Amino acid sequence: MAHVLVHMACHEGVATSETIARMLNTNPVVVRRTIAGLRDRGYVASEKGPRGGWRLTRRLEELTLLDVHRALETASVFTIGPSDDHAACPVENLANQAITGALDQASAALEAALGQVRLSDILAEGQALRAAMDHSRSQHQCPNAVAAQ
Amino acid sequence: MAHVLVHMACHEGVATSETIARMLNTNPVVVRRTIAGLRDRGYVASEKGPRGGWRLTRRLEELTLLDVHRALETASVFTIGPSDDHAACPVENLANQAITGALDQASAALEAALGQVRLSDILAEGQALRAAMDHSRSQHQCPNAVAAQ
DNA sequence: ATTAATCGTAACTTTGACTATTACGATTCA
DNA sequence: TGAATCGTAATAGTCAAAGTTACGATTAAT
Repeated sequence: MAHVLVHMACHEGVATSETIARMLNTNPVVVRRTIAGLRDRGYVASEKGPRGGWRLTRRLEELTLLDVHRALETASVFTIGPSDDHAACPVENLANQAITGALDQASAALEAALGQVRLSDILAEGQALRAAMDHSRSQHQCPNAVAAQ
Repeated sequence: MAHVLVHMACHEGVATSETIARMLNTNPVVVRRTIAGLRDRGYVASEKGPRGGWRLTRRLEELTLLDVHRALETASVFTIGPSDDHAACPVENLANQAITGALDQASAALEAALGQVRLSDILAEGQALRAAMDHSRSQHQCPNAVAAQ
C-alpha cells in the first residue's frame, strides 16, 4: 500500500479503486476495504462519480511508513504470542509475561524503524540511485507506474 | 511450549505426549509434531514404550526463550512483509527495502529480548513472588502442574 | 512371546482467518 | 437520465494451520 501511495503522489491525479486493484493484483472491493483505514485517518480522500477516485491529502514528506502501518493494522503484527489456555496456572502467567515483554520490545523497535521512513524518502532514494546510475539524464522524474494489464 | 518445559523440569520425570496435549488443550500428534523441533536440537529426548515419554536433556538455566523460539519457528514471526506483485517496479522494490529493513530491526530486537530470558528465570521470578507474598512458608517449590482434566 | 504403552510420521479431514466476489445503494458528472 | 465511482453488507472461495486417523517401530512388564 505504501507503494501505491507513492505512485499516487507521482501521478498527481486521482486513482480509482479499479486502477489500484490492478496495481496490487486484487479487486476494487478489497482495495476500498483496505484503503478505508487511510481515509479514516485523513491521509487520502475519495470522490464519487465519474472522474472520481482516490487522492492523497498529504504530501509524501508528511507520511511515514508507521502512519501507513497504523492506519492499515487490523491484528497483531506477530504470529506468536502468549497463550491463555490456563489462566490460573502461575507458570503460564510468568511465561506469558516474559514473552509479552519481548514482543513489546520488538514492537517498539518496529515502530521506531517504520517511523523514520517518510514516503518521500522512498522516492528520494530511487532518484539518488537513478542519478548515480545515469549521469546523462538530468531529469529525476517519478518512475513509471506499473502497467495495468 | 516454554510453559510445558518448565513444568517438565519441575516434575523431574517424563511427560507423555498425551499428558502434554492435555496441558495445551490439544492432542498428542500435534504435540509430537511440535516438540520434534526441540528434539532435533537436543533440548528434549523421547523414550518409547511403556513409561516412556519426553524428558528435558538440559537444565532450565541452559535454555532461553530464544532457543525455544528458534527450535519451534516454522515461518516468519511477522504478519506483514514486502510484496512481490511487481518485481520489476522500482517503487515497489524501494518500498520493500524500507519495510524489510524495519522488520529486520524488529526481529533483532525480538531475538535479543528472548535471548535474555532463561527458562530458569521464569521459575525464579515465581519463587520470588511467592516468597514476597507468603513469608510463613520457607519452601520454594515448583508451582503445581496444570490439572489434567 | 505376548501385550500394552509409547513415539514417529504419513495421509487425510476439519477449521478458521483472510481474500475474493456479488450485489446493491448513494453520489456525482456529463 | 445514464454511466462511473465509492461504501458496504453478504456470501463464497482459498489456503495454511490444527486436528484426526492409521499404522508401524520400539520397549517394558509379565
